[in-house]
Amino acid sequence: MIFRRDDDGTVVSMLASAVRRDISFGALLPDQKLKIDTLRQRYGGSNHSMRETLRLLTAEGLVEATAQRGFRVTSATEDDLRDIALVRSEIERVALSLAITNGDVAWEGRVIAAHHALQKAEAAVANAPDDLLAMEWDEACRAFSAALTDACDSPRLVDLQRKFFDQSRRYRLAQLREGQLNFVARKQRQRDLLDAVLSRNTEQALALLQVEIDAELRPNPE
Amino acid sequence: MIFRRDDDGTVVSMLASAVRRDISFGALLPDQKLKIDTLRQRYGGSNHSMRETLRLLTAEGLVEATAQRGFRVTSATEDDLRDIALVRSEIERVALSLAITNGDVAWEGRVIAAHHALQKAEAAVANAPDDLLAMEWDEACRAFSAALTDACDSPRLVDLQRKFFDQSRRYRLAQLREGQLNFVARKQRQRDLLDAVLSRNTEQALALLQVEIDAELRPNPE
DNA sequence: GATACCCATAATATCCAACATTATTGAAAT
DNA sequence: ATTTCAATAATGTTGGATATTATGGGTATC
Repeated sequence: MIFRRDDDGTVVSMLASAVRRDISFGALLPDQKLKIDTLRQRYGGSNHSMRETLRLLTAEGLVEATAQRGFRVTSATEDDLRDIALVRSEIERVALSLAITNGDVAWEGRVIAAHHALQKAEAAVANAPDDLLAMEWDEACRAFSAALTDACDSPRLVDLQRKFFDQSRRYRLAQLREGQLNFVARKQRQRDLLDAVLSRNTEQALALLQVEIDAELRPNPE
Repeated sequence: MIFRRDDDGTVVSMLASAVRRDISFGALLPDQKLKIDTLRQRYGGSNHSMRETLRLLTAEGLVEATAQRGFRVTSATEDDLRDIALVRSEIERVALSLAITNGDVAWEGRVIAAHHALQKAEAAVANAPDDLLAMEWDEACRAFSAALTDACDSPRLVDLQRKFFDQSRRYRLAQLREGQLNFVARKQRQRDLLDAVLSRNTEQALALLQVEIDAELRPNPE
């Protein structure tokens, strides 16, 4: 399994991973009603565990809760997409800027490693986009983005980066499925971004990051 | 009650409000263990309701959860304070910048009204700082800050603004209790900020906002 | 034919009680 | 003093039960 990130062994964590994955991959559609009993038949767990899970995902922004009316998958309109792109862009800009200031050599190493893994994953998924490769590719994207920002020395910024990346997953994977990704252009952009970061050119790095997020999340890219 | 913000009538919402208030006002101290049964005796509710409440507050950053080891009040070190101030500053800068671009006359009215209410509350709490006035003052601070940013047209930025303001509550109220607030300087800063916003001077407004948050959250202000 | 009202049904929110699993504590043995 | 191990406490999880609230459909009224 790829989505093992916060499986700390508890039932709620595992349920959350499963539901999160199914929302990201579109098995659970936007605005779909999430009835507790129905979900229990699918994923297991008690009614309370499932409630707790949905509340957790609500906090992450993947699920919406209305009092007395239960839970539903967060809708995914173009406005939502724009909003997520905006917040992600601002969060990652701040974090990357700080990381370039604070990051040491070990950080550079992590960035290079993540970039390398991402390149491999991109090449693989460009060839044969099956579900397993898509998951690994997505995880490589997340890892690269996280590596860029994790030297910012702000636990709350790191947390926000993760949270909003999770929210953007659905859109990115949908683009992959629909073949809307230009892998050649992506490779160049990632290379440029890496170079700017390693040469500690903050201004250029921020500009490239902005371009990257725009391209990744705008409806009509490249 | 002041903290009625998200009392939608459900038990969990009311529990959350109560615990949130007690954390903000220091009745529950940083790093204090939050045992489910103990909390139930104090606030009522079933074990599940209390668990759900704590999970909710965990998402808000006021409570920390560790698997198999329960919940505790989020610690409040100087590093945390700096981190919260950093994130709040960045979030509100972006939101205010957008609000100044997008805001209409009705927004200006809301900002003026919130500023007016804040002035009253500041004067009252400067005279006689009892707990009730402190709550009203704190709420006026929140309302002013929220009014400044609520025309940014980004639901997620608004949400983040609220969330990080909540996290900064404890520090602000502690400063009030310890008499570390310079109300004369605050009044001037708020006035300047209001003027910059109303005259749509984005650059100056952002600078003043930065000063305001720094002064409010730095350990040794003015 | 459309609207308002009411009831049966379904779903949610909550609670109580119990059990399994995991931490913590404190005493005994080395 | 340190380690080991059992007793205790706390957490995580489950099942079932109940009150409250939404939902859908039918009937009466205009």
